[in-house]
Amino acid sequence: MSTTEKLLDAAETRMRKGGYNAVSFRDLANDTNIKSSSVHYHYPKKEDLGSALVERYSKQYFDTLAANTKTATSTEQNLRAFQAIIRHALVQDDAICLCGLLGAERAGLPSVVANGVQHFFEKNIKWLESILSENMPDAQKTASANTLLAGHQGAMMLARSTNDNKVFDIITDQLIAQTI
Amino acid sequence: MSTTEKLLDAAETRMRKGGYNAVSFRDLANDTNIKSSSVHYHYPKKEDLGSALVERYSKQYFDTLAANTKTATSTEQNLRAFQAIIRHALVQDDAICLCGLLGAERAGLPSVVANGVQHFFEKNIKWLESILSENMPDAQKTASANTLLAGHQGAMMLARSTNDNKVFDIITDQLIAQTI
DNA sequence: TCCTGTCTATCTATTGATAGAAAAGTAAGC
DNA sequence: GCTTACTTTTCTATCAATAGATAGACAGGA
Repeated sequence: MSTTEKLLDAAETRMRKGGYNAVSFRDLANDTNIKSSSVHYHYPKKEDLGSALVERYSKQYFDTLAANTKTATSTEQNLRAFQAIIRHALVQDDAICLCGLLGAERAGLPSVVANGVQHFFEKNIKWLESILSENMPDAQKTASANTLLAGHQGAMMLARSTNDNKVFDIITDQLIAQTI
Repeated sequence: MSTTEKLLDAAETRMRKGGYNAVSFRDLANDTNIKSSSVHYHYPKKEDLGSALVERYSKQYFDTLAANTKTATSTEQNLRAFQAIIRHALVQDDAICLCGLLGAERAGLPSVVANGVQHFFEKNIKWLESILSENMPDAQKTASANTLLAGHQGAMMLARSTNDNKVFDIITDQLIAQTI
């Protein structure tokens, strides 16, 4: 694995736990067994690192979404794939969505990072609108897409806050049932 | 206004923008025109400050909720008050919920602060369950309460992330319509 | 006289960041 | 195969700024 990938892995793990300011160059250097000055070689400024991380996260997320909905033929199948991907990120990594956390911290982020987060959410909305029933009026599509996205992100936050992943399933099952 | 109140005000403003690590003793000292050592006099450790802030925030939140639902006679009236309080926090303060942000950062917080956040959300769930229709089965109450809370918190995050408060109204209107 | 609150002064640790040397790898020419 | 030249990567060493935190002096009111 390349050094940049190792750095992004370490940064993602740390950032998804404590946020943007919980990641330092020295932490990443220790995690990857190099010196902090070498981290700066790959990512001169912290916002370069943050921006690259959001880009990679977003790409992986939508690649997985595309792969896991390749054979989906209904809104419900698409939504179940959406739910499962987010659930996996919560349970497997024991952390919330990178962009969910950075979105909450938005006002304290470098603008290049904040823009990446905004783009991630806009793509999410577009995808959700695209898989909702064609019978649904556009305004209703927008509302449902936003509700599903906010609900899934909020569900992750709530599950971690109360230390109970069951609430994620309860919430997202209900959201999907209310949509289809 | 007392110094501790001024300090908590300054801390709340900063923390609700950038998170726990975006607040420093020197920032608060400058905001309140005292020295950082004097801040330590009132809150010896940062976790004391964080904990006191979450306590005050939670108290104000539930006090307002109680006051604004005093004459409410239906689930819808209660939910509209709930929605309005959160909306006010988003629009007026141009920031998301303190506990929503700290909940996202939970893994990086001192445990005393994380516990305060958890308690805040548990109280929210209990209140929401208490105002839902008595005809509703308990399991359904729990699901709806969690969905409403996660949805409102996620809606704040999404509104700030996309720089568009309209999505808050769209999401929360839909959530309430789906519940009553 | 005591208590509350603020001050000056200072400490250690950590932060993001940089300059420049050294090493490791790559490719071309002989 | 060996040497030279160049590029990429990592290193040592260091910087100024900021972090949370503490000791002890000083001021003012009860």
